[in-house]
Amino acid sequence: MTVVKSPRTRNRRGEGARLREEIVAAAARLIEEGGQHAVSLRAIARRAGITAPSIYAHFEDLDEVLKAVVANAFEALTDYLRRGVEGHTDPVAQLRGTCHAYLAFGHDHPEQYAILFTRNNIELPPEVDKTVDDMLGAEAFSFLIDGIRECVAAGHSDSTQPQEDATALWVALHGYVGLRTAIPDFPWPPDEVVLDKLIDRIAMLT
Amino acid sequence: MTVVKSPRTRNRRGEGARLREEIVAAAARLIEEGGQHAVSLRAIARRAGITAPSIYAHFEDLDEVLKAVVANAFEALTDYLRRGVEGHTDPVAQLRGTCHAYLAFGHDHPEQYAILFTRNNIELPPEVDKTVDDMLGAEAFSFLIDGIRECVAAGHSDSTQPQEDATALWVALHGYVGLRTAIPDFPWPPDEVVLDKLIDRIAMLT
DNA sequence: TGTACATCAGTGAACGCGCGTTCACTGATGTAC
DNA sequence: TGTACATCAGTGAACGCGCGTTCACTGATGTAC
Repeated sequence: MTVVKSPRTRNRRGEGARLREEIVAAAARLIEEGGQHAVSLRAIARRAGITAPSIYAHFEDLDEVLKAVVANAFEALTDYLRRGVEGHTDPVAQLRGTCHAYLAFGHDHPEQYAILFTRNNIELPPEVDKTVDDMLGAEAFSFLIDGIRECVAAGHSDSTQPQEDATALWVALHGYVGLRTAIPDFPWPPDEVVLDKLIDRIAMLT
Repeated sequence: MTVVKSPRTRNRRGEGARLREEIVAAAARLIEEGGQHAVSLRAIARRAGITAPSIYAHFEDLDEVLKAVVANAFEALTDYLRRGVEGHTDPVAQLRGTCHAYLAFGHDHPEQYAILFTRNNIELPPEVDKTVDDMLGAEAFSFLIDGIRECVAAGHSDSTQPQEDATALWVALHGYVGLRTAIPDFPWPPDEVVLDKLIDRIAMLT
């Protein structure tokens, strides 16, 4: 096999930081295609069209690259959730929109979802792990808790413990994303059936 | 570092199959301790106190070992579920027992749980993957669907779609195991609060 | 009861591979004078 | 306007490591006669 090395046009001076983004994008693409086990410094380099040592100019090591990918995935999920609320004024529709958007992100980007919420998929230093997870948890979670609170305020939910119910709802959404991804051949009922059951009952919509 | 090789006492003739079990046990221990990424043929061999090529006498390759570990974990989960039902006569208590047992297994053996229900953690040939998952799904699932059906029959559940509701409940349980494992530092309410909310509402207990 | 021998359980050396990481380097780009 | 030079972005060779897998082998165990 002859590998044609299209010689990468080097970034101009002062624009070296552009390679940083290309590295993160390459890593994210590898993860989406083959899961986190398909990621290595050398694989990222190949994908980005550079040599492995070049990465060290922009990242301390592989973990730093993966942290950047996690941060990107975090923003992508938040965008999904934001768009899920957008356009709805009815609080019940907003809550449903949030939940459907959460699911849609998991469906569209299963591997990116996995690096966010699956333990040990990426090994970050403990304190970073916590911070990232806390951010993520807090962000995704605030959409749910606010959603339920507004339903209650509008008289459309009987929830008396919005925080606990939001936790339960998050748990259910996470489970749905995970199981549908892991066992696609299970005889799943249509999305609306399971998902709407979960939303209606856990958030106690009336 | 001086490694003292305690020379393994060889199995007697006709008992070579015992090593097979030791290999599976070693692999399971490695997974429990370090996740599936900690498993390699050589690591398993080290752990079992043998040399790597010895494994080939008992398994085709690494995947075959992992399939055996999956089968073991499947049996362990089923045992948990069976014990969760045992001793209860009230169908509601039986259903709760099943759900608590499911959670307990995930808590006691998070890595074994992960190889059962997390995609891509172990790469089995597609058809095997399906078979194992179907078995597992069917088995774990039958505990839930039977549990709900019996609650309905006893007049303790308003569920009109036991299969769909069992699916929703399984999803929620899976999510609970996964998120608690992945984000232990989240401000989790006590188990009873979230879990019982999920069971009561999804199974429509009265 | 003894002994030659086949079998069985497992060893140890070796291979090629991809990996992370280091190091000295190259050559285009921009800047000082 | 020209030129010498520092800097910057990235290369290419090399290292040691653990891996999966192969192969010829060893030596204890049981069996046939």
